[in-house]
Formats: sequence, structure tokens, C-alpha cells
Amino acid sequence: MTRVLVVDDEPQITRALVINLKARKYEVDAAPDGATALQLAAARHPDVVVLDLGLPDMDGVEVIRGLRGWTRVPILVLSARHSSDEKVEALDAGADDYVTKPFGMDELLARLRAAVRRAEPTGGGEDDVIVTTEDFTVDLAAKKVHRDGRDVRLTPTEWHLLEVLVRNTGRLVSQKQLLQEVWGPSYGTETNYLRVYMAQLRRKLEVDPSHPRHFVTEPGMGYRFER
Amino acid sequence: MTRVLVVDDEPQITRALVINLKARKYEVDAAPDGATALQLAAARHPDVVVLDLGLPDMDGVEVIRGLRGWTRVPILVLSARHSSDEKVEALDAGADDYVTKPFGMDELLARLRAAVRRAEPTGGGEDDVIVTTEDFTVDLAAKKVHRDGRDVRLTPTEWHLLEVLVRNTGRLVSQKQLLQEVWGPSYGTETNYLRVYMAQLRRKLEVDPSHPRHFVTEPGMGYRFER
DNA sequence: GGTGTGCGTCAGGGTTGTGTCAAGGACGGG
DNA sequence: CCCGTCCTTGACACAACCCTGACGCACACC
Repeated sequence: MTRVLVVDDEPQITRALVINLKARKYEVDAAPDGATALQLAAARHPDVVVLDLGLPDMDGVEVIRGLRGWTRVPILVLSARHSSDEKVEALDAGADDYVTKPFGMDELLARLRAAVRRAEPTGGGEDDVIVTTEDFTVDLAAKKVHRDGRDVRLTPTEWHLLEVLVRNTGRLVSQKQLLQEVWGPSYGTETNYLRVYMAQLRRKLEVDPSHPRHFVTEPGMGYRFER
Repeated sequence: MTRVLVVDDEPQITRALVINLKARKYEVDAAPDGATALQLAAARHPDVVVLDLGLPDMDGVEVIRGLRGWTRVPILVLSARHSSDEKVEALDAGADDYVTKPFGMDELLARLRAAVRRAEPTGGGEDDVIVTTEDFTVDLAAKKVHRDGRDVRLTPTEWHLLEVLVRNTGRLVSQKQLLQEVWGPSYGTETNYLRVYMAQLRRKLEVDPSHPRHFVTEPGMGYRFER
């Protein structure tokens, strides 16, 4: 769940924000002043900070600097002041966005979503899904199979077949399902394809291809991958 | 140098932006419509996009979606419309910020700096910007390739291709992904480009280009960079 | 014991994909 | 305006891959 830190000294604004955010399944902390804000930020590690610049104890820009000293958490500034200088100062101090009061709740929430979204880990960083057996390992992300200290070369069709089986480890996959996932929806009866390619997978991956241990045939039904 | 793509159909606004940006040492491209914008974005890979929503040929939100299909480049939206719905739609489509016209140049520039700043690579998790193999080294930060004690000259396209492969060291990168990341989202089937440029990379970096050791072909699937 | 069905194995040939080369065109700098 | 660099495009040889048919085997059933 996304955690938001709301920093504002006006109770009615804080309350409105908290209610709206909680209704949208955000987890919300609230701080009425800068000192509490910095403390809460350190303790709770929010995913985004909504910060009113007009605080009783310290300048809002100081709060931004205090946060930026150790975190890149998105900071969305609220302020009653429209002056350009104020905005520039806050943004250059490290704020991510600047909304002037009075603000529309819809817009604020949209800006908040945008701030949270772009802080998300980069899409490229897929966690490596690696499946290990006693005889070989399959890295689904890198599309790599490792065996006896070396990489095993698989053709596209072999890969596709292996992928479907491994994603259903331990489960029986019907011949029809395999055919349709690998060769396309218009296939379903060409079981000879399966026989050929299962044989190739076994030859490349099984210790004793004629007595398969991982790629098990369920006669009349389908195949099953066992670790 | 930071590269900015300005998308606006009003010449006076474009001109004002271009002048102000160039004075601050930004490199600027300009597009008068959505189609040109998408094309330029693919060709030039800007560090930030300033986008007017009121374009002659297509809806600005469509431009946002077109960009978000393949890149996370910061998008700063300009618009004459103050309506909350417009803002929410643009932000949720993937825009990073929304500025209503008329806008103050100081504020716009500050928001632009903020957008560029937060897009910078994370200071904390410094990955290896230098990748070393037995035969050559690649410095991703300095955009340099070193081999046998001297720098290797790469063309922009060669470098881009190398960069994508190196950032996915060990992982298979599909031909489609390579084409889209290097040549732009509208490419995906022009595998002959890949063949030509892979050959050039191998000629410049492999000890034995006809028996590549680092730039491995996975027939029918893609290419893989191995250290 | 014969017969049918499903599965595993093998090798050839057509199809698709890849490496390589060279020519033409776009672009920018001198 | 010319020249060099870079990108695009087409042609061709070669390699890899996929499909196909034939055969053997195991098992179940008649």
C-alpha cells in the first residue's frame, strides 16, 4: 500500500486530505509542523510527501532541504502563495510539484498519482525468475538454460515449450494447451509436433533422455514438468 | 547537455521557449504537431518533453500515450485549459506536470529543472557504469569504448545498440525490443538493420568477428551480450 | 496371438533467418 | 559546392530451424 505523509498546520485541510486519501486506499500519516514532518518521514519512510509551505515552526523550503538531504521521496508542495519566486525556490530546493491553494482535490490526487508512479522502480528491472533442478537451471527472464557448467542452446520453439511447462511446474499441461500456447490457437491435434520437441528437450536437458525424470509423459493426457 | 523537445503549434510560444532554453544551455528540438513530436522523440531521445495539448493533428493525450508506450522521459504539459478533468486525464495518461497558460517562464523553467532532476539516475544505487570483458571495456557514463589501449569510435546508432545490450548483460534481448529501443517504437520488423549493425559492432569489438564471443545470436529470438 | 492406438526416435528437405557486402541517399561541416 | 560520415536498402550465400513421414516399441483390448 502506498504511504503518504501529509504536512499541514490547518486541521480542516489535513482532515480533507486524510479522508480522501484513505478512501482511495492510501496509508496516511499527518504532521502539523516541520519538525514532526521530518521525524515522521524518517520513521515511516512515506512513498510521497504532501507539504504545505506555511508551517508554524520553520520555513517549508527548509523542510524540503531536510528531506532531500537523505531521500528522493517525491514531494508535492501546497501553498497559498502564487508568487513565481516562491515556486521557483521550492522546486529548486527539491520539490517535485507545486500546487496553489485553493486546489481541486481531483487534480491534487492526479498529481499525487503521477508523482508516485514515476518514483516506481524502472520497468526494465524484472526480477530474475530462476527455476532450479538437480540437473539444470532455467532462467526465464534471461532466457537461459544452464547445465553442467555451460549454457544449453534452445531453439525458439523449444524455449516456448519449456517456458509453458516450467510456468506450470508440477501441474499437468494438456497436449491441446501446449499446442495452442506454442504453435497458436488454430493447433490442437498435431501431437506429433509435441513428441518431436519433447524428445529434443529431453535430449538436451535430461540426464537419461530415454528415462525422463523432469519431463514426464502422462499418456493420453499431456505432459508435466517436475523439478 | 540536456536535450528538450518542445511540442507546440503556436510559433510565438515555441520561439519564446526555444530562445529561453538555448540561453540556458539546453539543446532544443521543436515539433509543431503530434506526429512530428513522436518521430522526433524516437529519433533524438530527449531528456524531457514540453508538450502543448492543443495540437492540430491529434489529441495531446494521445501523444502522451504514444510516448509512454516505450519511454519514461519526463513530460511537462502546457495547456490553455484550466479544467480539472483535463489535468487529471493528462496526468493519468502519464504526464509528469501540468502548467496552464499563460505561464511564467521562471516557473516553467523551474518545473523543467525539477522534472529533469528527478529523472537522473539514482545517486545511491550506483550500478557499474563500466563493464569489462577480456577483450574490451564499455563506459556507459562516459559513452566510451576502450580496446587494446585505444578508444574505439562508434557511430550514434552503434553506441545505442551496444548500450541496450550491455544494460541487459547476460539476458536475451528480443529483436523487437532492440529495434524499438534504438530506432523507435514504430520499428519492430526491420531485422536487417540489426544484422548490419550487429556486424559492425562485432567488426569493431570482437577479436574474431566471424566467431563472436560477446555478441551472441540466438536465432529467431534475439541477441545477447556476454562478458 | 493379432490388432490398434499412442508414444519415442530418426533423418531428409523445404522454409525461414542470418551474415556479409556494396551501392545509394541524407545530412552536416569546411 | 564538395566531401566525408552515417544510415538505409537490396542482393546473395549460407546456416539454422521446423515440418514431415517412416519406423519401432509398449501396452491394451479383442
